[in-house]
Order: sequence, then C-alpha cells, then structure tokens
Amino acid sequence: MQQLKLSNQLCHRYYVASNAITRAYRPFLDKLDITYPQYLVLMALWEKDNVDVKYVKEKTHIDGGALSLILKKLDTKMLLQLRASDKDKRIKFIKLTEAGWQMQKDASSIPEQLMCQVTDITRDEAELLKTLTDKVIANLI
Amino acid sequence: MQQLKLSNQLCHRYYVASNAITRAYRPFLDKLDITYPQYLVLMALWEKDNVDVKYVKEKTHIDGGALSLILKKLDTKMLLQLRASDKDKRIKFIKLTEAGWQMQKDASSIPEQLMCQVTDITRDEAELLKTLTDKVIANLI
DNA sequence: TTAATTTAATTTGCATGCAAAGTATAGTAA
DNA sequence: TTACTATACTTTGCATGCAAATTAAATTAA
Repeated sequence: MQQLKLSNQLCHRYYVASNAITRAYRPFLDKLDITYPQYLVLMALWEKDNVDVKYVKEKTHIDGGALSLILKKLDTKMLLQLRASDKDKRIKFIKLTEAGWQMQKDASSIPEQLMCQVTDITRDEAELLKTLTDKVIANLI
Repeated sequence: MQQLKLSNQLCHRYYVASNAITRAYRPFLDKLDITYPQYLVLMALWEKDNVDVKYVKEKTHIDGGALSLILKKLDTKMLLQLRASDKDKRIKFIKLTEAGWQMQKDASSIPEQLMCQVTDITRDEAELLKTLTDKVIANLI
C-alpha cells in the first residue's frame, strides 16, 4: 500500500505547510489584532478598494459563508464599512476606513519577515513553488 | 506595496491549494463516511498500528485538541479502539478494528484518482513540490 | 517521602471551511 | 403582469485548527 503512505502524499504536505504558515503568521497578526483570513481580505482590499463581496470572495478564495462573518468582524473592528448598492440591492460594497488603510503600513513588513524564516528556499525556488502551486490550484478549482 | 499583493504571496497559494485539495478529496471520502483529517489519521495507522496518540499527532501534524475529537469520532465509527496503557496510564494506545483495516482497501485507489485530476503536473514536478514543501515545513516547525 | 516539575491527553472558547438551506432582489419567459 | 429562474449574500450545523486551561499520572528535585 505504498500509495497510502503519508510520506508519499503531496496532499498531506500542503495540509501541513498551510497550517504551519498560518501559525507562523500568528505572532505578527496578533499585534494587529487580526486573523490570517482577515489579513487575506485586507490584502485584497489594499490592492483594490470599493469592491463587492463577490470580488473579495473570488480574489481570496475564502468561502462565502465564512467571508460574511469575516467582513462583519472587520466592520466591527472599524477597519472597513459595508453598504448595499443602490442599483442592485443584492450587492454589498466594501470600503476601507482610515484605520483599515493605516493597517497597511503596519503590515507592510510582514511578508518579508515571514520569508526570512524560510531560509532553505531560494528566491528562484519560491518562484517555482508559486508556479507549480498555481498549476495544482488551476487543476482542482 | 508590492510585497502585500496577493499574487506575490506564496502563503496565500498554500492556503488556497490546501483547501482546494481537501475539497477535491471530499467526494471520495464521503463514500467512506470520513473527513480528510480522519483519513490522515487512518493513513498513519495503516502504516503503523498500535501506537499512542502522541505518535499519530507527530506523524500527521494534526493539532492535539482536534486529534482527541477525531479519535473519539473514529472510535464511535468502530474503525479503531482506544485503550489506556498499563505501564503508563497517561498514554492511550490506538488499535485499528477489522472495519478500519477493511477501509484501507476501499481507500487504496484514492491518491491515484486525485493525482489524475492534476494533469498539468508531471511526476518530476510533483516530486520537486514535495521536496520544496518539506523545506518550507522544516523551516516553520 | 514530599513537593515541584514535566508529560500525555482532554476540554474549552473562538474563528474559520464548507455544504446546504434560506432571504432578498433582479432578470426572464410566457 | 405573473411565474420561474438566477444571482448575491446570509445563516446554520458540523468538523476542524489553535491557544490556553485542565486533569491525571509519572518523574525529578529537595
């Protein structure tokens, strides 16, 4: 049953790596009082503000149900505001607040600090990982 | 703020890929009435049975708190049995039942079926992904 | 031996991830 | 217009992932 050995599973590695990465982010994100998925939402908004929920959902690949709660949390934290569209009342638009934009400055050094912990990977290898993982994602979504 | 763009984040890709993989497993695991983490625990046990909780925790990298519940679930499903050690009563040993071993046969074709969905990745690239992801994990754990 | 510490596992509280059901609104066909 | 369908988002129920607190038992120090 070689095919069922954990050490042969690429899938298990993605599971372990993804959780390890989220854990590694925690000390940095704790200082900002946000979680990793909340950070993903903010990153999407820092790139493009005034978008609807569907856009953030597709950009971050966060589940719609979870996203509703995350946006509500970020609204409560006063990092963004939600308002229904006038044209189409089904659509809800998201807009960062001043505090939401301020947090971008506080977060700007996080990616670099994270990658500094991954010393065994070269820049080229990291790019290769991105390319190959994009292929995996494209095949499964 | 190039460093905060989602498209530059290796971390976000691991998040998306890991979730996509778990989702891809679901149709197969639903037939066996188990979840992905439960499947990871079973894979560990199919490789080595009669081990303690700590062993499974280190082998699968599943959180200890979650693992307690998962083992309880698998016990309820009659796939394994839990019993306290005689020598050291803090330790709990895990033993697969007949049904637990039977499920290995039903699961043996799953990894191959999964990889068949990832057609854009060659065997060599998959091996490379394993090696590089192991490095990422080693650096973060 | 007694007290302090360490270890193995469980429990608890909160935040997702996800499927499925539900709600409200918009669009479309008859 | 009315009925049917599709869309955008929310809510709900269950299963983790995780930190922190707890419990029970073994080990070590004094």
